[in-house]
Amino acid sequence: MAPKTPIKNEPIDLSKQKGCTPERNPITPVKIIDRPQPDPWTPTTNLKILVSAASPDMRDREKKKELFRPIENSEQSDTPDSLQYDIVDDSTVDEFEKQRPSRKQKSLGLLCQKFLARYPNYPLSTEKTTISLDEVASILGVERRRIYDIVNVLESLQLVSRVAKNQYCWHGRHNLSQTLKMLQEAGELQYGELMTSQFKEQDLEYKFGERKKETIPDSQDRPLLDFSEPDCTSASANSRKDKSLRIMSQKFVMLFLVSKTKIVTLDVAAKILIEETQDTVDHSKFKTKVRRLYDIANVLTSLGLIKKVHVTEERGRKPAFKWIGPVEFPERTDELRGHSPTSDPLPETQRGACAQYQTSATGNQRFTRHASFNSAQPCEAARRKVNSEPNSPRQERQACIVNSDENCSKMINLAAVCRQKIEEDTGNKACDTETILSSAKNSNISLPFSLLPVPGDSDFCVNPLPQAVFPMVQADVPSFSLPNGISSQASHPSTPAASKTENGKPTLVPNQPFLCFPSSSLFMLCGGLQENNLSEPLPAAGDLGNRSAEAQAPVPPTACQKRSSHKCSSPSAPVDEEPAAKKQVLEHSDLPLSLVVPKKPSESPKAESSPGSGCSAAVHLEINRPDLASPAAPEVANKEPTKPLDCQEKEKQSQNKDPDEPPPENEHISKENGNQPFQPQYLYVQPTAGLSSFNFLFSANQAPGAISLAANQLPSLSVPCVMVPSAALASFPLVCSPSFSNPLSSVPDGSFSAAASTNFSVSSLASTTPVFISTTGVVTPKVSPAPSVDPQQPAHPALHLSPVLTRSCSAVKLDSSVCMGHPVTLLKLQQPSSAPLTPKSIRPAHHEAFFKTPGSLGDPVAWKKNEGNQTRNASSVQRRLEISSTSPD
DNA sequence: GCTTCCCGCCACGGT
DNA sequence: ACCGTGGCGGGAAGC
Repeated sequence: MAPKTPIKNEPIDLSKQKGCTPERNPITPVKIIDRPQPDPWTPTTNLKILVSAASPDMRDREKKKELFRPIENSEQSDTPDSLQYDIVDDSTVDEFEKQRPSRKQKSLGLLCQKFLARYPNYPLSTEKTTISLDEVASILGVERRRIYDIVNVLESLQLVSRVAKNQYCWHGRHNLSQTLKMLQEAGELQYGELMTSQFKEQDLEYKFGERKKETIPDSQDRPLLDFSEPDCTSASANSRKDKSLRIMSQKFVMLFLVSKTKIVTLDVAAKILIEETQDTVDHSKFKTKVRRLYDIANVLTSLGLIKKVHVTEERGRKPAFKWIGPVEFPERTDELRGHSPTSDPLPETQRGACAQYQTSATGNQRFTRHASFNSAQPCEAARRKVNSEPNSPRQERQACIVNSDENCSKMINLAAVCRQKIEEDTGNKACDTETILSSAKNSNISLPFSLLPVPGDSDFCVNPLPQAVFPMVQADVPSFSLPNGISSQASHPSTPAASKTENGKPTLVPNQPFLCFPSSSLFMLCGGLQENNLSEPLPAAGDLGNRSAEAQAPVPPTACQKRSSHKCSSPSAPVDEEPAAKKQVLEHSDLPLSLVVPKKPSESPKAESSPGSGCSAAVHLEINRPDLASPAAPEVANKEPTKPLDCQEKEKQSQNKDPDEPPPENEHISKENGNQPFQPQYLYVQPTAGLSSFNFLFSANQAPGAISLAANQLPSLSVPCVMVPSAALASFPLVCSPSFSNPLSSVPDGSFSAAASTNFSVSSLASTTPVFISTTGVVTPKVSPAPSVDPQQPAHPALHLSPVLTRSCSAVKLDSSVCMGHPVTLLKLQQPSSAPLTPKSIRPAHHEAFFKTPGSLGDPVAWKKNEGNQTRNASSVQRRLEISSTSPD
């Protein structure tokens, strides 16, 4: 994977990087593409030697060049000129000077993106990627010191762990949600109280300080979560007193996680984080802290967890960051599954959800923090264990934990949360360009994904089906209520053995937002996941269980999680430890509290009511930017659901109308952002008498890309619809789709149409098997809800529709070994984002995915592979996008 | 003029 | 003494 350092003096080969964009480098004479890296030299050596040898000048250039390369790859056209620097070599320094990377180009955020781009978001558990700091530093053309900054932050989130001197192990995002969850819990303990009450910033500031002292006694110095490797002897080393950056990073993240508004200003954060918070914060100290926070924020931004915003207060505009990562972490949902095998969870859930969905979710209990949390070790250990022992039982364990009640409550909560979120989002959307709406529409295709720049874009993710699906069903709908077994099974194809527990329960699809419409017979199924959103949603295989219930997905921003699907085996296992914990997360949605209280009313979620004004005032989001790919989108999706469909539609339309995006632009964006994940949404129509067994799904919204495409296409008839056995639906999360297709975008992808149609395979599944019939291939590109089936699962193959729906995922079966021994279905997301707009890209893949039936899935692998490529590309695209989007910030 | 944050000095701790 | 780490803050780019 690692790109090798280009040979010095060699004309720079822009293309080298994966994402190479040929267009960009006109000059490079060198063979563009994958040149096999010049091997002999390790990247490091090259650089080192050259650099050291070179005159300062040269050195400088070299560095710059290095920097650029990655950038180029990642960025699209951002730096139009950058290309030229190639020339520089031979020609003139001047040129180089011109080209000389600006400060921005050398920013830590960008560097981090480059760094992340080198590794898959969701590496297969089997592959252990080790990171050599020296090598990376040389490759990226920066000093090692900078790499430390990045790595420390990544380490705080467990994306990497230190293995040895100069060596880190890349874990990817498999554990991210777990980590965040833990941080959230820890944060709640520490800061939670604060959050409960509303404070003004000032208050918060104080309180935080005080609180902190109280609550955080021990943890101060120690990382909240100590992910350091226990096994490694290095424990001591790890313990190195400080690592303040790591600690700070964790605390910083915690603040977001406990914040109602998910917005934290640097000032407040700095104050809070300042070590014991002296009352009198030393100014210089404060200043230093803020600097550090910028460093951390840059990395987190690169990870797609936060984005920069501004909070306007009386005093003025203050820099702040908004959490755009996953908010809800699926808790061991598996538990849910495990419960009442006999009873039908769904119905209850539905009802509960429906009923409560208006009420705030209160069901959750606060969990107690795990002891392990602080110590972290357990987690780490667990994680490791998992890695080493794929088959570990942990899942089972988790499964037990949750009660059905909990499940119900969770679901309810989720529903409530979603609703709230939606509302909030709605309010915000006006402000936020990011809002899902737009994305949903398609108009902004590009928008969403930016969030998650999944830098490393995983090649593909494996998703354990079980997790994926979270059926929120309405009570009303009969069709949904499936026998538990069925539903559950469907959802959990992947984990046969352990799955038992899992099977029982409905799973949530993290990615998808679910909404229930109270009464209607119509349901929206949303599939989109944004990649932006955090990858974390993905439940690692191990995580599966945990997550399911909580399903972050539904939750707000993250609702659309990106590749949630992936998961695989991973290490997430450690998470298990906290089975019980439920998150308060849900609660968050309810209250608008924010650490930082934006003065502006609008900002608060409440603002929702007044969409336009609110947002703008308080938070200055980069609203208009089409490109923003902010993660927000997902949220948006959620919000709408609450409203009646029509309303939603209207909203959407209105949103959509946000006309800012001219199609062309979009395209442009899309290109960059291509990946934008859209959430595919489908309208579910209750079966009428005759067809009781089948459900029809109509795609509610178009692929984002669609819009752009629309022109070409005829709106046509092509109504994509899918007929599915009700049972099959059970496995899907119901979404209330926030986004309705708006007329505009709605044109189902005409372009697509041709193909789609046919592709359904009725698979072997026979009656149970869900059949998708599409008149047109509409599904949004990403969306395709492909039912993934676990081939292996003997018993209920049909059911395995899985959650995949959200994206067009291809289902691939992984080796059990990989996935903790359970058969796992790999879902590969098509990169929604990647595909974006261009019709061409979109089509096929999605199409395919969409229609896949379990039976068809048969050759998932192949499929996966194909997609894999796409994915990669997409990822790169995303990165680019992100970069572009974020950088400007 | 303020915000953002790059850069690299330098110290700490281990070997 | 050397090296890996990483705290820290000067000062400049960017706005």
